[in-house]
Amino acid sequence: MAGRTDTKREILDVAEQLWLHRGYNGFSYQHIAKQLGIKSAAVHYHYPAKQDLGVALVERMRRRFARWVVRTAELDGFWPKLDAYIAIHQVYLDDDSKVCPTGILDAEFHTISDEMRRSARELTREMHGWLTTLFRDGREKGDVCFRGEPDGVAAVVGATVQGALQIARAVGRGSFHLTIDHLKLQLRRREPTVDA
Amino acid sequence: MAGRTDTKREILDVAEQLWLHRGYNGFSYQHIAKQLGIKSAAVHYHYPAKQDLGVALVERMRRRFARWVVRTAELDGFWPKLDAYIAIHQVYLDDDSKVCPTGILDAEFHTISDEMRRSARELTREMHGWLTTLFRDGREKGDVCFRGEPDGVAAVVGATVQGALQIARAVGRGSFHLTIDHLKLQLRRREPTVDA
DNA sequence: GTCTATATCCGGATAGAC
DNA sequence: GTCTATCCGGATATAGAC
Repeated sequence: MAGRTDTKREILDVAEQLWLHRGYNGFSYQHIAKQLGIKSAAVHYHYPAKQDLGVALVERMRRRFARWVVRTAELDGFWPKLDAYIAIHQVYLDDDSKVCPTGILDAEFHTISDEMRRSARELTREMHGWLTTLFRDGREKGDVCFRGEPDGVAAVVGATVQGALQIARAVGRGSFHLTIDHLKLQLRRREPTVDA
Repeated sequence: MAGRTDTKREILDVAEQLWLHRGYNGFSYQHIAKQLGIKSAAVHYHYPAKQDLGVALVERMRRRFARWVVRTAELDGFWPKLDAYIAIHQVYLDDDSKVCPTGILDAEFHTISDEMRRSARELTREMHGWLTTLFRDGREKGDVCFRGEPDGVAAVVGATVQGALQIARAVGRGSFHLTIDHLKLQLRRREPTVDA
């Protein structure tokens, strides 16, 4: 009805909203069904067990990130790329105060299936790998300044963005922007002048 | 039996372990009762509703942090204090890969009671306030070097530690240490020499 | 303060009709 | 592919005995 041609995909879309908003243990097939105007048994037809749905959610995130990486390759230089990475998260924040996939996966890590955990681990590694390359290239070109190794700063940035997104839920969105602004400030190329 | 003199406190202790390990929506009164060798009805006697228990958990964390602040005041200088802050989180990591209270509260924020949310907000502000003072004083004494405002760097550090703790669940403890090492590296006092 | 017993509800899941 | 009907188990919670 109403032109539904791909229920399976719509289920995934609704589930994703609920997932990033309330967590994996915070939504049920009933929630999904109600939003789509179908019965929960219909959801089970497409995803027999909830963990099937869970794995599908994470796997789709991985594919989406992989496509994003390809698109983002066309951006020129360190800062536009870092901004693009941050923008992904900014969208979550603005979309009803959601958190990023890894943020929710990590928090509920000990309650999800092995397969979801494996996917979560892969997604985390893929994101960290991208950031590492970003910092390695950025340093080579002199666009960014940092001490230590690229994978170390990449870990800092990844953790900061994930953490900032969550903390903004408790204390407000301003907190996210404050955090991101200062994160970028610490990474700015060092000017020849001495700072305070 | 076995010398239990304060069941209410023991309940809180067990609940805290479960909470930081599996999340608020990831444990039940049955789990608590089984671990203590009592029935879930007995747990309800001490904490009638689960949200009473939830609020008690967060409030105790706030009191604990307040006491920690007093104790830590005796530490001398910026770095020992920052290390003490990190050590709190290191303990969570080593204790069966738990996360910090705010990390789990933020992730499940949209599923908890108003009162838990209020407490969570207060705890977050208290921790951020402490970090802000730390950076303000540290800068004045020249122990630490950063651009921007103390509350901004405090936000970065708070978010980084929280995020790093979570990410370590997915990819291993080494990730936490890598992150912390590089976080501290970026904050080191700037030497007169030029760096790469 | 803890127990047994019970009530209620909900989430996950399946069978079989349409 | 979606429905109705149903089952099971678990989680929250209360009443009343001990």
